[in-house]
Formats: sequence, structure tokens, C-alpha cells
Amino acid sequence: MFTATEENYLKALFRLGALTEGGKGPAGTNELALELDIRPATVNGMLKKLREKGLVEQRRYGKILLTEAGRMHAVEVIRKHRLWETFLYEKLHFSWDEVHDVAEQLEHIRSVNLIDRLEEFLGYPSVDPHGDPIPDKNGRMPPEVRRTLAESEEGHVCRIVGVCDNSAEFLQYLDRLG
Amino acid sequence: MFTATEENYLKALFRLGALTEGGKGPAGTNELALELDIRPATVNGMLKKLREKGLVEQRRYGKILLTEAGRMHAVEVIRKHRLWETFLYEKLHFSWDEVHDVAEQLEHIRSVNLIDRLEEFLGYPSVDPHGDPIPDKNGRMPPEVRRTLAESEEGHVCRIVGVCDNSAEFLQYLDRLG
DNA sequence: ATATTTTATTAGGACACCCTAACTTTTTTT
DNA sequence: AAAAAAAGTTAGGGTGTCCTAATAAAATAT
Repeated sequence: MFTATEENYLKALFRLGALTEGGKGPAGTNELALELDIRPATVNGMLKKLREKGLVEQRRYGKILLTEAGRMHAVEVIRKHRLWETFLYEKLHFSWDEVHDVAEQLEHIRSVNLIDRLEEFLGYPSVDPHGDPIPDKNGRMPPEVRRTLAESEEGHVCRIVGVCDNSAEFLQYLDRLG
Repeated sequence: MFTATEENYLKALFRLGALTEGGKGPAGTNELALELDIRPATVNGMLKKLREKGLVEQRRYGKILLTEAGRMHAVEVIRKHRLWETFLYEKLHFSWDEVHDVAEQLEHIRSVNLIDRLEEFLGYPSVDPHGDPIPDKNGRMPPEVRRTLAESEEGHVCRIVGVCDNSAEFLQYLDRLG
């Protein structure tokens, strides 16, 4: 149905919040190119394909928006990614910072049953090792209450459930801090 | 290092026994093409690449033989395949006949630690759900004693540890028989 | 409102992997 | 040993994903 490349484009658009509702609104070609680390000319070509597949809406020289079909599939890929991350962390004892790169590959495995059975095996976790919520099989994302550390007031006690910067360097730095 | 395609060529050559010792000897281009369901002309081109990478030996118009490097990598991929099959069967309760297709994809996931940790998680199994032996991390294949049903004598009691035909139809047929 | 900058697009090319059709070499048959 | 068959190779294409360089449109600044 979709290639790994197409899925990565959808995921990136979702990350950028290119949604009709609940996101930052339409995204630009350059912005998407930056996110994917792929040249704008290449992205432009792929957008044509995604438009034809009905995954994305975009007028000539206009901004990009995920369609409902596009959003659904993006969430599905994110679901796979986060379930695999949970598996790697909980069952195979990968460290916090190692899981991402492998999950980037595992999220593209195609199988009717695989991901639901993995979810069951993991006991239906609600968040991944980085604290990000895991969408259910209908594409619904648990709308957990979260704010940034900078937003919380001094003196308040809070539990850190996730980080924005998922780079290996940053995660290792946090690990050193404990 | 190696693409999924290259790995599939190496696996096919190993299956065909294109080994210096312990196999059926050199394989032909057409034979390999048939095994992979890819046209001989295409296979011929890929063989050039595998020769240049030192994975295969072949003289012009000659037969194909895996080099030691080629054999090692083929066995590594087979190891991955069989460990993933075991995971799918034992942990995710896939049926005997469903595991193969998904394992075909999982076997190409690239990670330094993944497969060794999966092996540990599974408790160092020696055979996969089809009864085929799982090579260890040094590429050694347990040389289990096995013979075909046809070879065993009438009246003898034996335990069936594997089948040659791994097609979904045949495996489902066996399942119906119990 | 025009000039400048930014953003999107087109044109042309590369590489991986696949194809068919035509050709050459090797093997087998007679 | 010549003819036929089989096996291997070359030539020329196609698709997917990427690139750079050049161009066109839109947004911003003056």
C-alpha cells in the first residue's frame, strides 16, 4: 500500500502539525524538506504522489495539509513506532536512547496482525519509553495533560513523562544526570 | 553495509548449497533466478555487484560460489529470520504458517544489538518453529541429525522436527491433520 | 509599488533494482 | 563434429527515490 518513504513523509507532516484541526496548520515544502533532511525539489515531487494518493492536500505554490486518510496512516505509523520502542525498552532492555533508530526501521514492517499482537503482548501500554502516548488501533491518541518544564512554576513538584529532543546525545546526557 | 536485496541473493545461494564445502556445490545463474523469481538478466547484473563486494565467486559464463564472507552473511540473515520466527510463534502466538512472511521482512532490520538481545529474550532456542536449527552468533549451525520421513522405516517411532515445504498451504494442511 | 528575499517548481541527471529482447557461449544430443 | 538446446550476457527500458541548478511565484521590505 505505502512505501517506507511515503510513511516517513506522512509522519513528518504529522510532527509538523499539518492538520486541519488540532495542529499548527498547513506546512510548507521547505519546512517539510528540512524536517526530512531531503532537498525541496525532491519533496516537491513526492508531494505530487501523495496528492494523487489522496493523503495530502496542496494547491500549486500552496501549503500542505494532511487529509483524513493521510492523518490516519501517519498515526498508524506512530503507533507502530511507539509500540516497538516499548518492546525494545521493556523486553529487550535497550536503553532509552537506543530504541529510536531501530524503531524507525521496525515501524515499516507490514503485517495484518503483527502490531495488534505486539500491543497485547506488551499489555496495552499507554505511553512509550519517552513518555509519548501510544495511539489505539482506531487512531485515537490519548490526550494526556502535559506541559513543558519551563511552563511549570518554581517549587512545584512534577513528574517528567517525556522529552522533545530525542537525539541520542541529549538522552545520554539525561541518563548521566539520572 | 548490505541491502535487503543483496541479503536475499545471499540467502538464496545458501539455500541452493552454493558452498565450497558441505553444500551441493556451485549454482547456476538460471537456477538462482528461478529460486528468487527474478529474471536471469537481472540476476546477472546483481552477481557483478556481489562479486565486486567479495561475497561471491564466479568466472565469466561460470558457476556461482559463496565466498567465506558471503556464507557468513547468509548465515547471519538466516539466524535473524529464524529467531524472529521463534519470537512471532512463541511470544505473539502467530500460527506456524503465518510466521514466514513477516520474518522475511524482520530479518533485514539493521542493529548491532537487536538480534543478540532477542536471542537472549527467547532463551537461546536451538530450532525455529519449523524445526530448522538456529545458527549461533559466530555463524555455526547446529548439525542436528535429521532424515526425511521417506527414509525412516515402517513401524519405527519418530519425532517430526521440521518440514521442507514452508508454503502457507502445506503448513495449513498439516495443521488440519494435527 | 517596486525591489529583494523566500518559497515552490521544473529540468535534467544518478543510482538501485527490476524488465524484455537479442545475442553469445557452453553443453547436450544425435 | 554439426545441430539443437540450455545457460549466461548485453543492450536498452522503466520505476522509485534522491540530487543540483535554474526558474517562477509569493511574501516581505523598502
